[in-house]
Amino acid sequence: MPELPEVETVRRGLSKLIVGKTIASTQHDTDKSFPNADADVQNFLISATITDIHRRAKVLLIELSTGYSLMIHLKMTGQLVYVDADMRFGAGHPNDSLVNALPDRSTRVTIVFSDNSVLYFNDQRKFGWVKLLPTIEIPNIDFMQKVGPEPLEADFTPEAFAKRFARRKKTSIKAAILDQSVVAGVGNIYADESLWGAKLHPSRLVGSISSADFKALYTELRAVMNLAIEKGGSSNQNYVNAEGKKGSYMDFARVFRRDGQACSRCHTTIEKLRVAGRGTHVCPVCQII
DNA sequence: CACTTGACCTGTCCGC
DNA sequence: TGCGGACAGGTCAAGT
Repeated sequence: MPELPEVETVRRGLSKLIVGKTIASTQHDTDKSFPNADADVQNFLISATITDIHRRAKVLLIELSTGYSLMIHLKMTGQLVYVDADMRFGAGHPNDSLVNALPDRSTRVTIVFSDNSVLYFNDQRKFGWVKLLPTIEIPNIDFMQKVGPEPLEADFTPEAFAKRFARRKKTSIKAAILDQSVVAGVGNIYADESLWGAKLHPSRLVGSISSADFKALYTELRAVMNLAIEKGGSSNQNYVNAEGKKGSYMDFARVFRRDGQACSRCHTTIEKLRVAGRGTHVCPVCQII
């Protein structure tokens, strides 16, 4: 599921809900969901207090008072849902079927706080994971060394953006913008949305793109991601925020999952194709190869 | 190196 | 109604 705007939405939600709480106990289903959950859990997770929550690319970092952090990747279908003690043991929320149903068969990791509230990590497809790592080592791990710049950072310029693509001249712009080492946090939805905004065909070769077009793509990518954060992300199926609620960006999407509908710019029917191995939505007239 | 493809999983939807 | 296949927000490890 989650791309940068969804993970950022979860981060903001969790910051309000769990910072300051103390972990009382945890459970997990398989080591795949919570690898290296060995003695470190007893020593650095149980009784730890949550001090802060960060995001880098599509990864969440829950910082603990013990000098360790929980590093979490939601991949395609991961969710982090907080349930307070009243919801668990009281009447529940009448209009909230997801939260009332937790834990369910997709629950992989359960973190119980000392006030009896809970954070559930659910993941239907089991691609996601939670890892417990020393906070100081996180900047040195492979992923953090390779991942590209945050596209919404204030000091990220269109020129810096264009330069990131220098290594990927012979591939499609869609493959390149999905590459996390080029730019952080872009996934299938916001790739298609920003390429439509910039009037670039997803199959267009990187080497053929002008600096003016890179600037347009930069502007569109930032606009689309900022709008998506404002709308709480995109929920096609699985994605929910930290309170189990869906995001509404899909109401504003211009091409993603709008194949068969009219392009809002030129009224041509939007098509779906396969680019870089991913389902790809495109206006065949506006977006020039 | 850069690039492409298949694998990892479960669930749902679509056509026969 | 059942069944097979394609597909789903993302990375990885292989292969060329």
